[in-house]
Amino acid sequence: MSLKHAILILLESEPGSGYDLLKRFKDGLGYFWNAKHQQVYLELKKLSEAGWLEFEAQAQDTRPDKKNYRLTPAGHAELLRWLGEPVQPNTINDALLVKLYAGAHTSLDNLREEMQRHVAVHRKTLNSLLSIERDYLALPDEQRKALRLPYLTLRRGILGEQSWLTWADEVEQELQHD
Amino acid sequence: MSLKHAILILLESEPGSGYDLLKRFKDGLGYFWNAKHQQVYLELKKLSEAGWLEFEAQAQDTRPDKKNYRLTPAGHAELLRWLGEPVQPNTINDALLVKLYAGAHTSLDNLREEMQRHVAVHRKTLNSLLSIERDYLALPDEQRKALRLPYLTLRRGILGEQSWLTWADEVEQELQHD
DNA sequence: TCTTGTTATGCAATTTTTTGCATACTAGGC
DNA sequence: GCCTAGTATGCAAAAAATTGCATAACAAGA
Repeated sequence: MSLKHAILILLESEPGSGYDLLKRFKDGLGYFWNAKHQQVYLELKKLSEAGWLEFEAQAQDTRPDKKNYRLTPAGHAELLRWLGEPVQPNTINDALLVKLYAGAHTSLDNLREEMQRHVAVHRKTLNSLLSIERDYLALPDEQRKALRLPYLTLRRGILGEQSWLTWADEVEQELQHD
Repeated sequence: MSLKHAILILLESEPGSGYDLLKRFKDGLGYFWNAKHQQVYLELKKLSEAGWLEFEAQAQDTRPDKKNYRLTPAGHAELLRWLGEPVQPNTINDALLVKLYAGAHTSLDNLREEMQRHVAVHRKTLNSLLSIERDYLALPDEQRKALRLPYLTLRRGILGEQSWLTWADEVEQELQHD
């Protein structure tokens, strides 16, 4: 799979521009999908050419034009088709672990600094996810119900980050001595 | 980063063939790096051409020839250079979460089946990691000490899988009703 | 005997992602 | 006045990863 269906789903739940999508990836969805702006814009173009998306250009006074994308019926059909297919489990390629694995060839200081950088990032992500969760939990019942599946993906992010930070504590302990 | 340095590190700790590397990725390291055989063989070729690896072909009677790779001094230097560089945090692209996020457009049965498939995979992975951990913990002190950094990466795998399964319970609960 | 799994490697084409470069205008802080 | 951050989009080239195809032989179980 690829960015394709992630985009279809985001635009299905709410139409928007490439820039909008990037913001959605950045604040809140980044724990399950990441993409650079170049890739998103290119993919939007391809999806339009394939007939799965359509857009209206919005002229703006002071800003560059904005292209507002939404699904076509064909795009919606493709989304449904994809949802019927099994998804293959995520593959993980984690460079930090590669570095730790080989850590015996470098200094403990180097490893500790590296870990600190990553801890800072993960803590920040966790805080932002927890703040989204608080907003969700404050919603009225009906809205909460409508969002319960996206909320489960948020839970994945939260549990994942907490688990990561627990692990980081173990690592810190171990890197104390020697 | 890429497969390059993962391969250098594995071969640094023990020389071997592409096939050997694939096995190492498969049983035990798969929780932090994944690669198909085509990619590994291609990368080995490139790394040899770059002068970071060298190999001896081992003729075998009944089997195809085996190429045994090991680091050259240049490869070792490159590894050290890379270890000094900061690693950027992992980006996650998780198709299962995309599907769940869009789950309102499909049936609960479909989602439950999908989850069950993934749960089975994660349970199996966890069991295999726990079994590696048992072996590690049974080692004499000295060997345990020598492997303490690789062991930390194993811990990441274990904590990560456990956290994943905890999340799966939450999801199962939620997918019970409606 | 037939099928499945394991050992062992590789090329070619395509898809996916990253990196580098490029434009252009606004608002706010120092 | 200058620097930074934000809004908004894109092309081109390179790197990384996947998919499809290909070979070749043995061992084990149904």
